[in-house]
Amino acid sequence: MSKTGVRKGPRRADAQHNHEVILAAARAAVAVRGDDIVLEDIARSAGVGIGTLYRHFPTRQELLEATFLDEALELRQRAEELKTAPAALGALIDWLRLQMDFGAHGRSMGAAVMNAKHTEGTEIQIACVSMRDAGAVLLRRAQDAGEVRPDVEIASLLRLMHGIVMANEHAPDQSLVNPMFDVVIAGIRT
Amino acid sequence: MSKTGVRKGPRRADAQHNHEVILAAARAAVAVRGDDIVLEDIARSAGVGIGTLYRHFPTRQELLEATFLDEALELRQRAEELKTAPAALGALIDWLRLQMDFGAHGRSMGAAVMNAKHTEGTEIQIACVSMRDAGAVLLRRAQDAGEVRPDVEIASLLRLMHGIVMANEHAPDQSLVNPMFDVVIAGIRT
DNA sequence: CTTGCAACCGGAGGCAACCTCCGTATAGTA
DNA sequence: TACTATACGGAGGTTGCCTCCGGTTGCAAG
Repeated sequence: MSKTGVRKGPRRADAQHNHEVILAAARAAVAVRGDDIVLEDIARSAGVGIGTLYRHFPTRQELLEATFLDEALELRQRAEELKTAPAALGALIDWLRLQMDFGAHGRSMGAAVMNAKHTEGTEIQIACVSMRDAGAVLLRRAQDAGEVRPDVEIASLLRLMHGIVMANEHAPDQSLVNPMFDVVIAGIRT
Repeated sequence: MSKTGVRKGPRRADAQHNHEVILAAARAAVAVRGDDIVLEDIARSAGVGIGTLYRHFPTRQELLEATFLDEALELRQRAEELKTAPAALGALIDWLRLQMDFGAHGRSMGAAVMNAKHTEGTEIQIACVSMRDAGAVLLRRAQDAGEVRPDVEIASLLRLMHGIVMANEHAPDQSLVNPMFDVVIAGIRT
């Protein structure tokens, strides 16, 4: 029931160290190649064996999620900061754009993470939920200010950002990203 | 310069037959499993060797595109029909929804196809362009009727449909599809 | 410092899917 | 019928995912 597969408690020093090194290597790789990273490459560039990588991150999915965790936390943080921005709608728009930028930078990393049916209580699941909740506050504020239609939901909005990133991910030109974003923004305005 | 890899001209009868059988098997598989079909399964279910499959469709991509070709043609056809529908905006909306339905049914088949940088003159490329052009007429008509903002482009719209499908593809629930679509429609209205 | 063992390491190897190569078979023609 | 361009098909090379288990080592107790 609580076998999460990866321990977070006190570990042997070498294990702790390897965990960090692997994660760093994974982040670097994801930043370049997106979610089609090659796990053996990461192990090699981290200077550990493939077996070690798999002990720390039993699944490709878990490794990707771990690299995404920081981003989720930062997006939550940004939302907190934007809560007090003068323009309610402007704050929401800025934050939604951040969603895309993060997603675009890490390629479809979000894809692997956001669509996964995370088991309740997972670290990544908690992070995603709290990020989304923070965004919901921004949305609500813009709605209360009468700038955004009241029937729009945060989940739809996030998934739309996600969709824009995905749809443009392998496209030769990125020139449609802004027009697509603009359509969505126009669509939530009152 | 004209080596397209797959001949379409006169072929031996057995080759012609195999081509059709493979394509039929591929279509059936794609309808079920989306774009993560297993080529050897398709060869087997078509009753041919894997080598034969690869001779007819040298690349996974080409096989997927071939299965998508029909849909592209049909979507073009539908656009032609809708040109004379009484409600200009309604016609556009109906057609955009068809885009999603086709994409959703064939899973992200569209993904593999629409984002690929097709070399000029490919059969699939021609089909995509003419489908898009037919949609552009619907869009223009709605714009001329003053129902859709004049600065919206058909390419953005298609890619948004594509993004909605992709973003929901592996999601456990499909309940966000309609809200997302509605936001986009609201976003193109005047 | 030494010892003992639980925790950890690492890579050989199994598996699955993609794709290629080439010896064999055959449709179509003279 | 005989000949050959065309086509067939599967063995096998390659890559990437993941597992298994013999060897190694941090570290705590004596």
